Amino acid sequence: MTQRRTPDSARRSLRSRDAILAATRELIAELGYAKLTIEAIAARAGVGKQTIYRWWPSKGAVVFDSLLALSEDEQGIELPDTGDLEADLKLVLRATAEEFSDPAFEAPIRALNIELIGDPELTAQYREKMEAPVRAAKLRRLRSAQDAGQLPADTDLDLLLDMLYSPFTQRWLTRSGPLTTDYVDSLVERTLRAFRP
Amino acid sequence: MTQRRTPDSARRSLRSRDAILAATRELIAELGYAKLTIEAIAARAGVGKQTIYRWWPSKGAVVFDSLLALSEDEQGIELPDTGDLEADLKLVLRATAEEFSDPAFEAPIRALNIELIGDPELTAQYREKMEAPVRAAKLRRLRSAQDAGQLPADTDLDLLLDMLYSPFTQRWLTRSGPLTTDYVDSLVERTLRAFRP
DNA sequence: AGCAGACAAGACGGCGCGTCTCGTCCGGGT
DNA sequence: ACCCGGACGAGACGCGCCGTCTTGTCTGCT
Repeated sequence: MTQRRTPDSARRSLRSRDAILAATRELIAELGYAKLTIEAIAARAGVGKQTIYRWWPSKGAVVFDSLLALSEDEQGIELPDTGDLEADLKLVLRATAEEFSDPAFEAPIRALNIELIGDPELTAQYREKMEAPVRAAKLRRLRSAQDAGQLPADTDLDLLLDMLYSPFTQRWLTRSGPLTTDYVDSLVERTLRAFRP
Repeated sequence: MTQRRTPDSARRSLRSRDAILAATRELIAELGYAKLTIEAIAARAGVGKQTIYRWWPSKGAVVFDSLLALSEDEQGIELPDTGDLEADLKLVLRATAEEFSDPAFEAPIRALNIELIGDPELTAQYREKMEAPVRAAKLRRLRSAQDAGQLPADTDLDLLLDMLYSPFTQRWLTRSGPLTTDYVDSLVERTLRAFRP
């Protein structure tokens, strides 16, 4: 019963890996997620299909890694901390809104979300590798606000982040309206008011 | 240039239509959305594939109609109005949480959401035919609260609904945690606090 | 130097796609 | 009552992609 799985990662070709992830990103941007195929990725990357199937269990995993590779250099994220929580959060959400309105980001992020809705295992990886560092930075900023007395010490920070970011994300995903400055400002104001001491 | 499109809907077979929508619902529940195929729907419904392609432009449209057919009998929705907005909203969200934890609802609703993320046109139909009546009922309840002085007259009710339901929906879609009674209660309390006069 | 195995290329059978071609049946118009 | 157009069930068809397998080459540990 010698499993021929778990290939020897020490001999993995980094050149192929990078070419595959880059080709995946290009093709998502060009064709959209629905028309993305493994064969097209292999052809674009100049790689045998087997090399993809050897290292990734599903198309979703390739898409995930291709986006993960982009965010890997963003280490040590930190939110602004001027002492004014409301102003800082507005700044962050405005910047995020700008990012989300970039058409080049739209297709990949939608692709990722489609994949995550249908795949709990991939969601767990997403949470650990992509969301966790950002969430930790947000929590640090909120704890700093607690120390400054701008938020009660017993505030449920997870709920606060849910209430702050879910309407934002949901609005973008479902295209229920534009992420205007007014919208994110109102969101920040109302959310903080819900938790203000 | 005689377009052979727009078939004569007067001669459409209702028996076939109903069989197709029922088969679609069954197969989503059995196989999940990812493994749903038009051929399987046609076979299960005892119908030619052409009959599906004649009346629906995409698989997403079939899925959409199959779920729409379920909600069509729910006419004249009304939220409870005991005079206590907070209690009424908790009641509604607890009930909705219960619905969403029914495994039989999970697969179809995820299928619908995946379809909506990738298809703006379908999203518009969703908003008009499925979301609008429910949203109108929620707005009626909130206006009643305004009349009772429980909410300021100038409250942005759309934002309030966003802040109330987005964290709920997002938590379920991304499986970031269970929709417990405590969670929805906190959500209602905090949201109302953000808008309380 | 030798060898295991990762590699590029592509052949292969299978499946679902969307279109089409049958022959049947049904329903509205005359 | 009778047509006749068109919707119907059934399924054949070519196509594209799937995921696996084969071949011969190259590469990096031991």
